[in-house]
Amino acid sequence: MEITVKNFDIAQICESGQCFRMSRIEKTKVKESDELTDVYEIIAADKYVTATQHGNVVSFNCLEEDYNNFWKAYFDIETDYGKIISKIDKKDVYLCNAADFGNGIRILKQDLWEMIISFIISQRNNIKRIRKCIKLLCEKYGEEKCINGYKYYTFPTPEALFNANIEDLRALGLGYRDTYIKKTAESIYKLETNLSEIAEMSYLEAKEELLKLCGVGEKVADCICLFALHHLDAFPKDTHINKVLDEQYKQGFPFDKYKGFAGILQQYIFFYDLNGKMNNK
DNA sequence: GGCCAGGTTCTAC
DNA sequence: GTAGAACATGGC
Repeated sequence: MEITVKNFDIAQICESGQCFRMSRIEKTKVKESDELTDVYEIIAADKYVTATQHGNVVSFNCLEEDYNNFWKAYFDIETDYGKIISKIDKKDVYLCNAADFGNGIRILKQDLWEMIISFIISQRNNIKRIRKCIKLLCEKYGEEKCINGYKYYTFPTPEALFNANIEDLRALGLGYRDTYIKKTAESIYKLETNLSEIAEMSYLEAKEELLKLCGVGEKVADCICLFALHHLDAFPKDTHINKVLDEQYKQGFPFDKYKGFAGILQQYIFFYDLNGKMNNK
């Protein structure tokens, strides 16, 4: 399944820190080209696909039906990110540079439950280890599957993590977050927190509800709202963002100018601060 | 080998 | 409501 799309860069999305089960797995030779092309795998909840990209052409190794029913929305293909970038105040040089640097990033529509657990793990942690923890969690408590010759593990269900014993969780290297995970899995498995209701709520209602979960504070709740529920007003403030707000926006970030899409700008800033080479300060 | 990582909880005012 | 300590672990 092949699509043509602007403002889409699979490598940038992979390195953007919003998804932890997307990775470059191999290089392959495409028929009409001599050069080697990176192949990415994307695992989302219980789904799996591989993809390659040449310029604006992205090839998903799946049926058109799977693309239309799932991956199209997952990658937010129908949103015009170029239009959003064009709304940035041209006088804000830092933000323009950040958006230009990450102009292929998409805000993914990921699974709510998976984002809750993933961002609980993310706190006081580095991205490499976050990925590793989630991988181990899936291998131990998820279901093994195989598609097109690729083996993968689904994300564990709330039930599976509720039933996990704490020593086994600790053995995965989750650190002190293991008890947060177990408590949160319990609350969701027992429907004390109802995810399908949260999915229907407004940003602020959803955030308030997510904050009741153990291990979910302001920042993690905002990440969940942004990366699972696609509430684009969510603006997670982590160490990188706070540093940039301190250095570049001493009078405060102009949220009023960017109502309805500040979360996308947050992601450009985050990615720029994380991976940009020109941030010589 | 010490510092840091996409923070949150717990406790004490 | 807010300040400060405690929290597990590995990557660099």
